[in-house]
Amino acid sequence: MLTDALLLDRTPTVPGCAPARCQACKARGNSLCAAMGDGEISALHAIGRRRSLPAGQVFNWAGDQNNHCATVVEGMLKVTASTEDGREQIVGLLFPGDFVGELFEEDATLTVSTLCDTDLCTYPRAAFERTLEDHPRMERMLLRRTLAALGDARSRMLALGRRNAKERIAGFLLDLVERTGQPAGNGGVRIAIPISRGEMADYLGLTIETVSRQLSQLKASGILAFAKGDRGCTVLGEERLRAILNPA
Amino acid sequence: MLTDALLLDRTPTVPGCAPARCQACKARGNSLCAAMGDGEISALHAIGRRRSLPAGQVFNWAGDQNNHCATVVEGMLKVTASTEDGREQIVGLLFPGDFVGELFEEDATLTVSTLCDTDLCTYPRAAFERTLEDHPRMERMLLRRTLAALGDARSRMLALGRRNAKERIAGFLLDLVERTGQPAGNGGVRIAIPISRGEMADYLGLTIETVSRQLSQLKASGILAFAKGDRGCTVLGEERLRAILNPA
DNA sequence: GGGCGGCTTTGACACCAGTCAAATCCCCGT
DNA sequence: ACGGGGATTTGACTGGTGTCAAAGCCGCCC
Repeated sequence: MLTDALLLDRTPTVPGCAPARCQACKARGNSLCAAMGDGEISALHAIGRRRSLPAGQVFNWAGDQNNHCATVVEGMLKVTASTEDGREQIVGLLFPGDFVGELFEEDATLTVSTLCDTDLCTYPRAAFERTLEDHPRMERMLLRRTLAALGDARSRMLALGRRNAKERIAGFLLDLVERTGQPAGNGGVRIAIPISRGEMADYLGLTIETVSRQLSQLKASGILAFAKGDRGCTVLGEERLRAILNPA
Repeated sequence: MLTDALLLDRTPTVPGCAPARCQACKARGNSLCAAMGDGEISALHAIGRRRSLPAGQVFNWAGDQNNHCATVVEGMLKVTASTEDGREQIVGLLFPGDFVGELFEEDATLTVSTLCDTDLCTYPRAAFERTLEDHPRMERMLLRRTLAALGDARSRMLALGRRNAKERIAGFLLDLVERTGQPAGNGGVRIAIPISRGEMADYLGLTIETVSRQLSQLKASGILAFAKGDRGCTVLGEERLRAILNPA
């Protein structure tokens, strides 16, 4: 298992000097690697292997052996939980720098798949866990990320359990504004909606139709304007969205 | 902040020998302390302070300064997220051995309160975080717990987003069977429902009335039998509950 | 350019769970 | 035993969201 990783993509490393692949990595600044010195990072590099996946590909199926984890270098993934009869809930979205995988579990309980063409730096899980033991700073970084993910999951539990459809949509759009919003000319904010209606529905615990209807209503009330031809839109009423999310 | 803890409850400690309070602690076996040797544990003991809270008391309010964390020694707590207009969602339940608190956050975003009389071993958050840095084994233990909590949160997101009322109730009862179930004479399993109908509703993202109606239906169909006088009940149809949770 | 197919929108309707209200149960103190 | 009060149960009704169905839109390939 480890051999694969060692045989492939072995950049010669000089102690104290980051491997070239890592130096050039777009995700290094905000991934687990960020906290590691050049010397430390070569330990990760030694077990890591680059992998590119096209859009819509599964990285790991729920129920399969949980042999790999990864860092997102570029692109996006979704983490999905499912009922036995096939209903789906997206329980997490992953962006560049995020860690991918369920550590310390023999079998995966969640399905991870790409939302667009995605580059990963993958590690055999067992080797990654061993590396973690030798690098407390990395472990600390992972702890912080895991705590952040837990906080996120909890705020989403509030949304799924207690907010209605319009509030969930408003909250999602405001999250996008925070993550990717760019000022647009007319005082609005330009955002890219990176997922399909169906994925929004799976993320928000709604149906496609409800998502579509709510977005249409926001458009009709002048809060949103949709761009032609892409998945972008402009938020014209950020404050009104906040008022929807937090009704009096 | 730290002074308080040091002044109070200072059991003399011999290096390499667990403090008496910790030796006798009911939670030691399955708390963060479990992985620590007697020598290490005195570091936690030095900053820890026992605290007893009656049922229904708030340990920490969302929005308040986040100055303390703790380990549950005995009893139960709930972790609650709220919308601005007062809707509530229980995002976690805490049992003996569990860790309490949001690390690395200046202000609390969640309210933690007791479900029954509860004993805690509390630590000033800053001191706890410093101790964590010096004790990688403890940090590793906390990482594992946090990952487990995240997995739990994600399976609850699936329930809140995609399961109907009956399925959520069935899942909750099966969780109780797994946690506290004792074989009952007639082939059933005896469980204690440790929370009120209102708290079940807040946990499951339902209303009190819906919870009550669903339980009544389960009783009517012979799957559940309620005990008189306490919150206990007997699960007579565990398999039928599983069938409800996972419909074909 | 035409047509196919997937994604999205819109409409009509059903139903599950929420709301409001009242009755019942039960714990507890007097 | 009696009475008060909170928790729980039950009933009647409403409404939001899901379901089913059809139409529209758009990219893409032939």
